[in-house]
This record gives sequence, C-alpha cells and structure tokens, in this order.
Amino acid sequence: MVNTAETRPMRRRPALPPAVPPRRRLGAQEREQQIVDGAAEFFARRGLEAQMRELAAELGIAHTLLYHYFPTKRALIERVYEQTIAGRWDVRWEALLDDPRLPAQDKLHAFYREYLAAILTPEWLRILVHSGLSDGLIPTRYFAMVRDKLFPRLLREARRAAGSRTRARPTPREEALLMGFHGGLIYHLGIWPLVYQQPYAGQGNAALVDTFIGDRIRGFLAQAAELAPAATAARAAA
Amino acid sequence: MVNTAETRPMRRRPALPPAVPPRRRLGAQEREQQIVDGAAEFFARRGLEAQMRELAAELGIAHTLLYHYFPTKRALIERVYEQTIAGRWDVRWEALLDDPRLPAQDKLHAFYREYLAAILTPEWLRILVHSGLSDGLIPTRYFAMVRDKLFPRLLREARRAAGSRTRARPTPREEALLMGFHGGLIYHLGIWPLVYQQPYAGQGNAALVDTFIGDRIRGFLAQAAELAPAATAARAAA
DNA sequence: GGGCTTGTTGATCAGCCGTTCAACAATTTC
DNA sequence: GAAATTGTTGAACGGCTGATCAACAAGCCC
Repeated sequence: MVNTAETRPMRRRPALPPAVPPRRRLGAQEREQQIVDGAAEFFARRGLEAQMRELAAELGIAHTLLYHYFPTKRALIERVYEQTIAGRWDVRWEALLDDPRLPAQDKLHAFYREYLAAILTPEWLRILVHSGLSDGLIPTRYFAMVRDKLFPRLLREARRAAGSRTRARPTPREEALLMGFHGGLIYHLGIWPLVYQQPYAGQGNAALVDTFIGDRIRGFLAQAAELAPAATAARAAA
Repeated sequence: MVNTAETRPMRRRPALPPAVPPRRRLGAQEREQQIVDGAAEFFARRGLEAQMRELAAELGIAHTLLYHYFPTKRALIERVYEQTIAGRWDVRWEALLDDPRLPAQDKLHAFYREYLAAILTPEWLRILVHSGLSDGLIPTRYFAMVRDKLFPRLLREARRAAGSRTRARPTPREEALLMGFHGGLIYHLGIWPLVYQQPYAGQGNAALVDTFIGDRIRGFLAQAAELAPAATAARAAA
C-alpha cells in the first residue's frame, strides 16, 4: 500500500555518474558541518525567517534531515551564531592592542585591518542585523564582548595619545568619540555595502580601504587629545 | 444558518460608553490614514514580515478591512515607505546648507540637529534597514537622494573650510571622510540604539547629543583640511 | 421609513511552514 | 550473508498567513 512501483518510478542509473555526484550518506560530523556552513550563508542572504525547506533544497537534502541534526530551527540558528558571529573574535588581537612597544596609530591600524576583514562579510553583518531587528539577542551578546574587550582598549590608546594615563570611566564625550570613530568605519565599509547594498569608492580595493582606515584612526587620535578628562588635560597643558 | 443568536451572543450595550470608544465607521480618508500611521509604527517594531491580522488587531479592526483600503500587503508597505521614509526630507535644509553667510560649523550643526531628529526614529531607520536586508529597493531610492542633495553640499563645505573652492569630483579619500563622518553619527545615534537595541551614554539627553554632533563636525572639518585636492591644497599652502 | 451608498465583518480558501514519524537504504558488525 | 546500526527520506499534521467574497449595518437622501 505504501511503496508501490508507481511511487518510485525511476531507479538510480548505475553508470554515467552525474557531474555533481549525489554524495549521499555523509558521516554525521561531515553532514552537520555542511548544514551549519550552508545555513550561515543561507540565513545571511535570506534572513532568519527563511524556510528550512529552502535551506534543505539548496543543500540537496530532504528538509527533514535538518531535524535529525538540530531539534528545532532555533537550535540551528543558535549554532550558526556560535560558529559565525562569536567565533570570529581572535584573542591575539587583545595582545596586539596591549603591546606597549607599538605606537597607537600602528596598533589600531593593524587591528582594524584584520578585524574589519574578519567581520565585514555578508554572513556576519547581515545575521547580526537580522537578529537586531527581531529579538536582539545576538547583538546583545556580541556587543557585551565588544564593550568588554575592545572599547576599553581603544579608550586607553586614545588617552595615551592625548598624554593621559587616567583609568577613570570614559566621559560621555569620549564614549561618543569612540562610537563615532568605530561606527564610521563599520557604517562606511560594512552597513553601506552589505546592508543597504550601495557601492562605495574603492570597494574591493584593499590598498585604498587601508588608506581610509589610516585616515579615520588619525582623525580619532587627533580629536582624542581635545577630549582627555579634565584632570589629566590640565596636566598635559601644563 | 449564518447569523444565529449563538454566533453573536452580546449586543452592544447602549449606555456606559467604554473608556476607549469603539469609534467604528470612520470616514474613508480618516481610516486610511489611521491604517498607514499604525502600519508604520507596527512594521518598524515587528518587521516587514509581521502579519496583517496582528496589525488589524492593534488597530481594533477586522483584518479584512485592510484589504479594502490596500489591495495587497506590499501596497500598504509601499505607502508606508512614501509617507515615512521619503516624506521626511525637508527642502529648507538645502537652502540652509547653501546659505553663504553662515560658517560651516554652524550650518552643519543646525542641519544635523534637525536631520537626525527627523530620521533617527524606530519607524524610519528600522524600515530602511528591513528593506535593505530584503530587496534593497527603499535604500536605493533613498540614498540616490542623499547622494544627490546632501553629500555634494557636505563636500563643498568641507572644501571651503579647507580653503578650497574646486568643483572637482570628490577623491576617494574625501568620499571616505564624508562617509565616516556621516556614518559615525548615524551608527552611534541610530543603528546602535534602534537596530542593535543597545543603550548609549546620553541617550535621551538632547543637550549631550548636541555636544556629540558638534564634536563630530569639528573633527570632520579639521580632517577635511588635510585631504583637500592637491591642486588647491598647493594653493592653500602657498 | 424605505432605499441607497459605503464602511465593516465573519467565514472560508489555498498555500506555506515548523515539526513528527514510520519506513527505507547504505554501511558496518559478526 | 544475516543482523544491527545509522544516515536519509516521503507522507502527513496542525497551525498560520495573505487574500477573497458574500453579507451585514451605519449613515445619508428623499
């Protein structure tokens, strides 16, 4: 009753392997990784609301197989976050920013060159923004790390460049300078092309983008001198 | 068969008008405007994929009434765009930026104070980003206007502040300065709180935000001097 | 108050989407 | 080569969603 000849009219032909081999029955780990990689690219392109069936179709598998590896859609997205968003922060960047031998301009330049190249990809940025527009869970988790590991180091470098060594909490104007600097780079090189889908001069030209980054850092450090906290600004002026 | 007493157990009571009057049977124009206003707020909060039924429920009407005023969901969203996104550019801003009597710092400050207050609302920014993540139609239309009406004026002011009056096309580095400055403000005061849903120091404090804007403009104009096109930079140096 | 216009509604449809489940088939074990 | 294991699939369920449509009712004209 269930499996008559009619329900399965064609048998797999033995010869003539197709150009793209079906490659069915992967190992469990292989298949799982393939799903996570495919899901990252897929959800970035289509949004977190895109359907499991379409993801499965692009992967060339039955959509029910997804549920063999991940109990729910949410669990799959959670896994994509861990691999794609959280997994891109490189702890060596912290050591780089802490290296006292390098001048601030060089440190920041080296950091942003690598950091922006790591995160300003369609998968990364679009998944972050998609989540921000829905429940905001992924940005909240991610930016807790940025606030913890990146911004204090940027603040320290900005103050050092201004001749200050205070460890006081950032003033609102310092925080705004930080956000304006960091956000200016993210907006120009990330949100503008990857979210708003607008081209910009120098897109794809690594050397030119490098010049942009250097310019922004110079502007940031220059303005940091004006905003150093009063106590130490007085010391710097004296 | 259709309208028995059971299907309609309660009759509207004649006395004791409820705190929120039912206010049924509005005029066509009134109702249409109510729908568009409600839809703008609703879709910004819930995303463009949110359901027509829920929008109708919030408006206190049957969801089929929406289809009496707009043939499809897409048509309603299109209308929301026209009213919410495109309708916020004020032509007087162009005259303000063109006024030769005002110093660049003051002009830009007055402009950005009004412009950011107009566009950095949840409806405006979130609808723009939502569209960017889907088909990108709304950002493309909107930024064509920004590129046409705003950026050339910013460039002119930046060059004047640097002592140049050239009308040459912007160099890539000038364009990047523009994008970094403009994007820094949008990112800090818009994307960060309204898309990523993260708080920032001074949120809701108009005076402090005003200070931030002034700081960014000062940094922008200062750096513009370094990047003025070579021909006029030489003239300025001479 | 009868008829007309028009704003409004409930029932309904067709298609989609996340999820479940029993069965199937490729591979391994003995 | 039979049995056990495990990767994989198709059918189906229940709920949701955009859209349609015939019917209802509030206001207006006479």
